[in-house]
Amino acid sequence: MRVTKQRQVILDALKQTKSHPTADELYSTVRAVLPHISLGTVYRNLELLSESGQIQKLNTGSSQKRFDYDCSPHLHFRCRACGSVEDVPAAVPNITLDTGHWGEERVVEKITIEMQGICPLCRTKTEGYEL
Amino acid sequence: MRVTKQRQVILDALKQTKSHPTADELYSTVRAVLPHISLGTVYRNLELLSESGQIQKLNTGSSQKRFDYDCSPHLHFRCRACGSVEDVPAAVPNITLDTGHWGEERVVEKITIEMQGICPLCRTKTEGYEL
DNA sequence: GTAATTGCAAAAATTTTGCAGCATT
DNA sequence: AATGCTGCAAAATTTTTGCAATTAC
Repeated sequence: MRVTKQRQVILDALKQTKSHPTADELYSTVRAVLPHISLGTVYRNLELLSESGQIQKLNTGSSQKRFDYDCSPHLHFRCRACGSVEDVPAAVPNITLDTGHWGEERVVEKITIEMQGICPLCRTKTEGYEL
Repeated sequence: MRVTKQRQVILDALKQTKSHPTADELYSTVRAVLPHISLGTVYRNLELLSESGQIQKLNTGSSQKRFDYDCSPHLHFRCRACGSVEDVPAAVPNITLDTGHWGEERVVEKITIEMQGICPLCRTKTEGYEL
C-alpha cells in the first residue's frame, strides 16, 4: 500500500475529528486541502484503510456508513433524530456465550455495540414536541 | 394501520423464518403467495411495521438492511463471508455508564449488539484457505 | 364514501467500477 | 520501469417516491 497524498489527507482528516463522518462528509473536508480529489478515491481509500485495520467502518442505523479513526473496542451512541454518532463513556461488556456447542463452531472476531436514542442537541431543539 | 393482504403475507413470511431476511429476499418469498406484489410495497410495509414496533430493522454490516420478527432484545452474529445473520445464544449484557454527566443528558432507548465472524458453513467451504 | 394502500415506474441516494493517465516505489 | 493509485464518468445497488387505481374500513 503506497503512501499517497490523498490517502494521507483522508487519514488525517479522520484522525482530527470525533464526529465519525460519512464518506461524503470526509469528501467535503478533504476537498479543502485537495480540491480535485474525487469521491471515488475517498471511497476506495476508506475501504482499503478499513480492510487493513487502520480505521474502522461503522454500520450505524443510518443509510450511510460512517468511519472511525479509533480502532480500539468502544461503544457508540447514535441519535435517531440527527444521525450523529458519538463515543460512549462506558466499558465494553464481557459477553459470555451460554452454550458449548454454538461457541465451538464459531470464532467471534469483533463485537459491535450501538446505543440508540436522542442526543442532547436534538432534545433541546424539540423541547415539548413528540420525537 | 389497515390489515391488507400484502401486509399480512409479509409479516407471516418474516415470522416463519429465522434467517433475518433482506427486503428483496422477503420480496421473493412473498411473491410465491402474491405474484403481483411490488418491491415498493414490501419496502413500505417493512418500514411501517418496524416503525410501529411489530418487527425490528437490523443494521448489519452488509449493504442491505435485514428484518427480524423477534423484537425482544437479543444478540446477532453476522458472517463476514456470506452475510448471513443468526441469533446468538447469550444473555444481553448489562451495560453501566461510567459517567454521571453523559448519562443524564441522554436516554438510551435501544442497544444493538452484533458479533462478527465466520459461520460454520463458510468455514467448512473454505477449509485451508485464507478468508 | 373516505382515506390508506397498492402496483408501477421513475428517481434518489449511496457505493462501486472501468479506464487512461499519473505518481510512488 | 513497474504497478498501484487517481480522476472522471458511467454503472450498479439499494431504497424511496409520485400517482392513478384499488381496497379496507
